[in-house]
Amino acid sequence: MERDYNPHELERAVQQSWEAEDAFAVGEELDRQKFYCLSMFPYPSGRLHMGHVRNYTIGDVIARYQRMEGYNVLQPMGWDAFGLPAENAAIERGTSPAAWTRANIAEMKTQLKRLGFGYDWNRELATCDPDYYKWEQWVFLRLLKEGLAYRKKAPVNWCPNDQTVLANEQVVDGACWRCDTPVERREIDQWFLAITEYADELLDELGNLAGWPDEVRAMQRNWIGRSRGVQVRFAVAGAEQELSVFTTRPDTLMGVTYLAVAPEHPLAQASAESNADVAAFVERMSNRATAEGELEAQEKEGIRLAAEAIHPLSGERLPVYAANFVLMAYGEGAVMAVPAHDQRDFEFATKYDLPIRPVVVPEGGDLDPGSMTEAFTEPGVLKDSEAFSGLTSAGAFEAIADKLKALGRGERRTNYRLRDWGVSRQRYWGAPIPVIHCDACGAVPVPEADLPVVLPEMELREAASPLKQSPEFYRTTCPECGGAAERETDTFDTFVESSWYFARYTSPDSDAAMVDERAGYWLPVDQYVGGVEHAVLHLLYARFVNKLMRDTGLIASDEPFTRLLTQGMVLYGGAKMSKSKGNVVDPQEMIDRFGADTVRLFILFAAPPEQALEWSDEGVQGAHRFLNRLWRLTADFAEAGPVPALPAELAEEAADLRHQVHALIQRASDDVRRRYHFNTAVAATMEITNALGKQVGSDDRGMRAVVGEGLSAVVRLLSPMTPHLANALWQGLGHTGTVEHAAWPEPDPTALQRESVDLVVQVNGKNRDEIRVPADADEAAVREQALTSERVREFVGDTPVRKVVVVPGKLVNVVAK
RNA sequence: GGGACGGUGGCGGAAUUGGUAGACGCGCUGGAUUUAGGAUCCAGUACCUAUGCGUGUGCGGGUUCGAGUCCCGCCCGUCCCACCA
Repeated sequence: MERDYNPHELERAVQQSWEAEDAFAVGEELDRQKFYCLSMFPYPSGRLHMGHVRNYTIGDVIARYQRMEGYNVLQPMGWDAFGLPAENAAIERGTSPAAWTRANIAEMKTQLKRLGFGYDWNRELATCDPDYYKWEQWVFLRLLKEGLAYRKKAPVNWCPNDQTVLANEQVVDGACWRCDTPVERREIDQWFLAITEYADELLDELGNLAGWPDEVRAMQRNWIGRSRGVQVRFAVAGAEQELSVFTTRPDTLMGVTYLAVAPEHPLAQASAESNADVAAFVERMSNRATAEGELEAQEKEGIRLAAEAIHPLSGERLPVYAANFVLMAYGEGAVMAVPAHDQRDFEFATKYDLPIRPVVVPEGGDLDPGSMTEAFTEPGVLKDSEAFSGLTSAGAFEAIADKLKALGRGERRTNYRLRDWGVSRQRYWGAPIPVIHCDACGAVPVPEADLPVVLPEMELREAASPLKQSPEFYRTTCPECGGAAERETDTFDTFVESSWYFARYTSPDSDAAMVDERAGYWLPVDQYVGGVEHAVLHLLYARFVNKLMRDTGLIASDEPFTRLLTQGMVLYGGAKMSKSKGNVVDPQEMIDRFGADTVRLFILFAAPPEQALEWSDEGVQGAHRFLNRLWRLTADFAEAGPVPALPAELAEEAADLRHQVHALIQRASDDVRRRYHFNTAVAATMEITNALGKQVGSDDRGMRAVVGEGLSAVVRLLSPMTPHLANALWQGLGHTGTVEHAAWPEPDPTALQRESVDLVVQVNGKNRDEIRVPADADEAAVREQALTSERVREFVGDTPVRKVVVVPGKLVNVVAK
């Protein structure tokens, strides 16, 4: 082999051989265990950034490792190709989103190949391809039929900058998740997917996702926000309409002293028509800030409405307020206010001088409304609550719920924070929603035979969708009555495409169905890798669509991703890399300087995958130095001749080295296999290399055999991380076949055995000496030897020894005090 | 306000089940080699009032023969959610 490590030439050659052999193409082999390793596919924004490189390096290491363990490994790659940045770029450059996207895909694909990722490119897909989104349109038609997709006029989050609607999940702190523009509320006809139908399953199954980070499960649980309570209907004096509220605390019902509705609530709106003060309040509240922090700081504010509600049990007349702290979007948009037991109600009551009536008190205690400074929100025991007095909160919950039901004034109900998923986007660069609007027949599904509804390729001049000005696209005839009709010009939210791509990779060329029987072999994904920023968007939608596909009979698995690894951010100079901060490190520049292996190795070594990674120019140098050293060492070793076989007996020095090497192999394997702690696995390979380096010049046959064996192990341990270098060194060491087909190294149990071990000896918990004892020495012998140690006798002195603790293989603690 | 995760040398980080704190790397110091620089190699590198029964994992307590790790009470940081009834 060559004496000098020349990464660029080497990497090019190895990549060419992979390409020539189609080395990462896989098919279904029913007699082999499969492993499906998937990294979140990129949006083709132009060039790879360091976050991509980290994501895909982690995924590639896992895929290559599993392959060495003998699994039939699928690792595909594709493009999340629809989306707004393409439109913005197209407007700026006077081109079409399609052309811009295709150019970016070509560029980024070259970069991915340059990094040496082992993808099965035969399965590549782009979501903007009609062969892909055809099936999304198809499944949408199925959902329409089942009532799981529906259209309704709804108040929506509207981003004035992007000129489109946003799903709830896409509003961050009251602003657009993409461009940070504050969102406005609008009433628009929208298509929805009934994700709330699956809320319980999505929530309950989080408990089974043992391979997911707790963090992500907690976020999804939080987002779905299930709460059990009672819907209570209050009669309104002199009106037929009832006032419906949702409460999780029916036990506090007898403490209700007023009701409050959202400013957008019909009752408030109706009142505004006849009362100028209410109208002014409602108007002012419609512009209220929705950003976080402001909301918290916002003082409780309200206005009394003319209506009076009637307490369902006591018959008492209760004032009704429109109040800023009540949200129209949650529950019924109205609350029963119990100032004694809810902090918001308490603050409002204090401000407007409304009565505070404690009905749930601490066991054995009491509450004085006159001196309360905050609400008592704990469960307790009921008082002043007619027949319910004396019950516990839990008991009263049931008793009062039963009573309300008997009176026809309420039912138990489960409420969710999760809302149905609005998927209509008023933009061009997306998959057309396959619906035709007919004046006579209404919204009519496009017949299956007419799919796909192809998005025409167009140039863009302004933010508005050109589809709406394109009669060639929207003019059509009604599939039902044959009359003139218009196509839906809205497109799907791009999160729809990314909700099922993992399944399409299994059957990328299927033109008869969304997926075929091959999905049964590969799904679910065994390991998914991506950024934590998708914890509630993509990962929740994908779980939902997976269940839709299951219930359509397309796939069998309940969940799409068995294990999930969320990698940390890449920082530079202590901050997240971003163009605005000017602290971006371009991966391409790093590859050009050091080669792909060095970049991959540094990323893996600098931090465990789920933690933030601080980019360090010196650290990259260090990684490069290590690869250089390993290369030279292997070249020196190989130059001296072939590797001799291990003799039956090794001299002590060689045996010690072999022991050390095998112990490190064991550690590195455990780090990769069980813990995905690639940073410590790399550290172990460095330790092995350092140890071998001292003996590389030895001409002792036994020592040479140990060094040769050790180098072969290091090369295989490193091969998922630095595959090009490993490929060359493997050949340099004289192995036949490529390292990609080699087996993962296993420690030799006989090498791990020792005749004697060194134990630390402590006196009163402080290290005082070290003794060497036979590995099979019993406790009494170890104890004896420790007590006769001179250092121990010195520290113990005349103090009687109270106890001797022996931890086999580790230490002895002599307790004398 | 609720939740999750974290706080260890000059820096990134290691310590997996309560058992030698600081692996590995960076940086730094000294030396070798070199015309020089760089590269490479060797040695050292937690701290200190250092001839030590010394101190040390954010702070204060506790359990234990033994605590970075477990328990109680605080402080600080990052992320997520948030007038959710």
